Amino acid sequence: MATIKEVAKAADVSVGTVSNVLSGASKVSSANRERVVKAIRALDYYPNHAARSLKTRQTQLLGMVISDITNPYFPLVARGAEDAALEHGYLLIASNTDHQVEREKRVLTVLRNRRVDGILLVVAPNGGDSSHIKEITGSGTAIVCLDRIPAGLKLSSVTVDAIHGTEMCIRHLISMGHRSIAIITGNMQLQNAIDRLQGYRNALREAELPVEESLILKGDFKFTSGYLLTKELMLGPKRPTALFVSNGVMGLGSLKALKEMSIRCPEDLALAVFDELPGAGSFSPEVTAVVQPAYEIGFRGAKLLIEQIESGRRDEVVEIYLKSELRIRESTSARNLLRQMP
Amino acid sequence: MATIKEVAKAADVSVGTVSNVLSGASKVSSANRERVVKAIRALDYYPNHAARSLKTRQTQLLGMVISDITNPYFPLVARGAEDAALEHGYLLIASNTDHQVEREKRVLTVLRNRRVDGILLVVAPNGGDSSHIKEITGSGTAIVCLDRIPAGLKLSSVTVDAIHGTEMCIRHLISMGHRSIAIITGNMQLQNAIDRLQGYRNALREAELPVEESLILKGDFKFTSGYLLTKELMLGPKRPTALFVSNGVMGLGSLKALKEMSIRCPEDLALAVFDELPGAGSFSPEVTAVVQPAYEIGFRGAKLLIEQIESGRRDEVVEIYLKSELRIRESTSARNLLRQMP
DNA sequence: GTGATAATCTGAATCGATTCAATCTTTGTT
DNA sequence: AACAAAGATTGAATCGATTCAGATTATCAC
Repeated sequence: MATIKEVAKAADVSVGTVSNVLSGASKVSSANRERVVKAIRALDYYPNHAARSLKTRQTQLLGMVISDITNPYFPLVARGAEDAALEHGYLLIASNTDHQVEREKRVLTVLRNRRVDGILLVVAPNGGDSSHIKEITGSGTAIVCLDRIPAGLKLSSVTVDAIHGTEMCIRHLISMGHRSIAIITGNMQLQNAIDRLQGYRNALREAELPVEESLILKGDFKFTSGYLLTKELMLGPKRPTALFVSNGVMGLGSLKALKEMSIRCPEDLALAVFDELPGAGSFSPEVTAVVQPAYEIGFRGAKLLIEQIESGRRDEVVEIYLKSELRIRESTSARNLLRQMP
Repeated sequence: MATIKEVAKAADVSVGTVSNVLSGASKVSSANRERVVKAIRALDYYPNHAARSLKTRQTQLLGMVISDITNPYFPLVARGAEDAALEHGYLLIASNTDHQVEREKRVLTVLRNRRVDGILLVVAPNGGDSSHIKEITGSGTAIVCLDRIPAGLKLSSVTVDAIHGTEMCIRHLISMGHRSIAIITGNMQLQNAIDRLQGYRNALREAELPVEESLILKGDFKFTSGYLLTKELMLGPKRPTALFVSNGVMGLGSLKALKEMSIRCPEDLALAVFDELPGAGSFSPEVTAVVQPAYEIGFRGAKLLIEQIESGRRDEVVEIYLKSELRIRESTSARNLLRQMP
């Protein structure tokens, strides 16, 4: 593959001139420019990115660290981030942590060693110790957190107002006549899980309904916990009339459990979840959901990250809050109120 | 950040020696090795990847070109590929083409310019002109195709035996008593769409059933075509008793259409799809599916790609065929046979 | 102790871009 | 026509690794 020297020779100019037409800083005469362009085309020349990175200390690479692309919430986030990255000439490297800090550490180290210009990070639960993340920022790599912020660190972030979103949803359940509403929470080490529970509490308190601890089930954002906790709940002594599940995959677990127990939704139990479910609208029941603007989270996150990189303000803290939207569907429809009223 | 020179100075050895302990080729005395390791740790040194790439002409980067990560089939493929890549010290860059050749060209060019060592490619429909792909392989970048092979090119690939998978599924429908079975195909420029239709034809012929052209609807693998064609089909003069849909997202479209038209599944129409649907098992109806080993496609694909890169046999053609699996569920259950028999 | 041989170690050259001080051209003014 | 100022061009130095021919050191037999 041709090098810049060969191009320079072919166009009978210096490498400096070739570099100048490449970079667009246009202090090149049109005559020379033309000959260089022609030579580039003739030799099918493309600048070697490694050489460029070496000199400029920029890789035009972004890392994206998420828990699992297989969780239907993330593909949209990833897509948004990719689109924004590509628009600005960056490439995106995605890595999964499976919610494990150890994997997160490894992945962050790899990304740092590759000298990525910035990292989009969805933190894993880490028991309050975010030191490995701090280390990364310390080494000069820009970071923007998505969806959740790590305990004890001030970092730029794009998050959703989960408290408000959940409040809206619980209020809706209350307005439909429900008085006994359960919640399956996420991993309580994560800010977004805390927020969702907070929203739940707020809405109940606001309606002067008691918050019963037995209706608060601690999940971990994974399918199995949604499945098991729903069974536990519905086999327990106090069956609620409505259930709020703190994320999508646990919501799928809940539905599966209900199905197996032949508990009809919404007739026997109203269900609402945080996150849009995949295939919502195609299956039954259609599930009421607090929908995050997932694509936008990724897109804005990547954009913010790139801004911080290119402006050099790597450690300015910008926090972007996006709104979630309540989509009311048949899983919380009036069909089950008949049963509530004797 | 520290450089190899600084490490060498700190350990009082030459850069060559540092490089040798880094690369592990162990012709370094244990005394020196120890001092180097100590210096590396003390200086928090990590080799600069750009410099290394420049010299070795290897980036340890893999590209992955898919249509859309938002299509629920791809996250698993991506995850498999990522896992395999990471295992071998490679990083994965994913890019979406949205089924458009133009985007595919752009993305491939970017990846090539970055000198990625290899590319996992799910080709976009291209009207038979695969010259831009040929160009990439010509420039020395290894390519492994996933899921489908481009027209007129011999490339390494990991694909699923779609003909056989579809045959199994149609046979199953026939065995359930169906005699009028429709199909919504994918984009017929793509090999996998052709194969699925072929499987359909084979199974009907084998059972000596007529292949009615009016029951073959040409879709494009996208949600909307599944939705619209299902409506068209069910409003048409000849309603089939069963429908086979050639991929998952179109399947979701079909379900939505059926829902809107209050056509019950399976009572009024049996439905089977190629690809697992997201949330299968949690919703109703549970849909019979020809399930591809998506994770394995990605994993094996990346592994094969890396093998080809590292063995230097970039243009040896290896074709891996994986099997798909038929999961029979309620959407094709006997419940609807009652209506067929007068 | 000597010489031969094997095992280590060294450091200049290299990869292919960008940068910028120095040089050369062009343009404009009088 | 002469000169200054502005504009364009050049090319050596640089980024930070790897490589490998040659220098140095260690080992061993006798």
